[in-house]
Amino acid sequence: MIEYSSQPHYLVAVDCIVFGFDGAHLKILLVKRGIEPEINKWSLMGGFVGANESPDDAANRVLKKMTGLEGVYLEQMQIYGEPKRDPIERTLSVGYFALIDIHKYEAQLNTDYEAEWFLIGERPKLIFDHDQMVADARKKLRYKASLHPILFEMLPKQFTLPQLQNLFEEVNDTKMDTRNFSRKITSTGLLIKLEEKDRSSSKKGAYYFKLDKKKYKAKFQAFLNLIPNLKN
Amino acid sequence: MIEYSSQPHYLVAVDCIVFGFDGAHLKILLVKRGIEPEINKWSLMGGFVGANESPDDAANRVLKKMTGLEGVYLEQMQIYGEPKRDPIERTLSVGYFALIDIHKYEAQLNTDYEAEWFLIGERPKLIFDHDQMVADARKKLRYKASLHPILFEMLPKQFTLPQLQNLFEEVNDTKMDTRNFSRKITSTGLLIKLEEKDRSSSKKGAYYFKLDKKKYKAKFQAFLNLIPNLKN
DNA sequence: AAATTAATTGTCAAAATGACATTTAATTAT
DNA sequence: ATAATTAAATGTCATTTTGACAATTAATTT
Repeated sequence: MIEYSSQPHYLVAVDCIVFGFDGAHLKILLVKRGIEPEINKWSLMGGFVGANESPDDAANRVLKKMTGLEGVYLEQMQIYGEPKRDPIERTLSVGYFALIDIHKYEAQLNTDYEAEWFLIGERPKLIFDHDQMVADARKKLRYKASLHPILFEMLPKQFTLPQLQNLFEEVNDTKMDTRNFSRKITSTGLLIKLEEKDRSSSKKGAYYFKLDKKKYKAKFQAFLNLIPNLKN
Repeated sequence: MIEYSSQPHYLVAVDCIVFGFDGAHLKILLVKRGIEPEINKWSLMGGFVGANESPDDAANRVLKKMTGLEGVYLEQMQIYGEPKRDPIERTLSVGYFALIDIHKYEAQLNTDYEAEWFLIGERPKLIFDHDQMVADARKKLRYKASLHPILFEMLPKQFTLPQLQNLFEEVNDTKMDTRNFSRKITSTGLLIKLEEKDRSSSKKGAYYFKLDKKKYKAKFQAFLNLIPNLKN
């Protein structure tokens, strides 16, 4: 008969893949690891699950501690539990991906941790199985973003259509037709056009939009067809 | 400074929500729990993650042990980690849902465990947070099945269109138009029509179909639009 | 031979999609 | 002042997909 007492116990951790968008490119936030082993190597933001918190609590705590941000969009991805994944001692890690507005982060930067944004394609090699986690997170981000409007979580309050399209293109590693993208995204009813223009990126300037938060909440679970089915 | 040695250690378990389909209704496979606490209450199939196995390994082992089946469709759902979810000792559980062909199971039934199929709507109350897990699994099953052809995993080698439609309707808790369903499912190219008919459920008889496994693999990741967008 | 039962199949109008290029609004250069 | 430049914004059309809708077929039972 199986009993609790005879069963092995393990460390349980969380690791967060933090995505951001600078208006042109998708970025990922990494930290220099503060403990042995692999101290001072680049790693995901992570920490152990404490005695009185759930893994979700732990992920939120870690994010708050390292970025200063609360209420961040956070989604549980999967558990990483290969017996040998941590060389010191068996540790299972719950992977999360987080989407944050890069500007909010800069405003609240916590300098106790050596954190740095990297272009997604130019990130350093990470410790343990963190590279696999990043690959999985990108896949899951792409999957989810093709059905639900989560990418707005990475945008500032005001954004332009070209920025939004850039974001979609970065996440999906593809190019889209401007006219079709504009039509589709407009037809969701999620956008409110503002009077002001962003003149920083062109002579003509691009109109700012903001998110209609009521419709965002209402339509979040409905499957939106945001990515075109490319032929060829 | 955080160190491994000072961190708490926990039990880690897996729990499997096993779905099946009897040709008319969606069912769930439950077992009578063999250990304290809550011994002899109905529960999900589960077990602790052993020292030399990953959670995925553990889930497969548990399923093999309790149903005799290998190679079952198994998908990691999420981790359940509220500090107090197990009253004896802190235990985190990785939830999986499994889709099995109910006929294969009956052929290999392992009678060492008191396992029983329940209609999804007539299942007994379960221990701990297992009712929540079932609710989450149903939601995830519905989500995934609306995009990918996973429901075929619950069907025998030969099945009829009316059976297939029943399955979709059960999972999505809805009714569909026969003509539109037939058109959509046929247009995926996943079905091969057989010559034989199933005469058990009607006078006319319904043609058997089988799954085109090559196309199933090839199209699995492509988003199929299998559930209609109901108006009203 | 008629009634019954469930399976199978077709049409049509509306909506969504994908492919495609020109015009517009502003600044910068001549 | 005018022309050149740059990126933003916008429209059309043919094709495909969708959703709503009911009659016919193949067999058994009465």
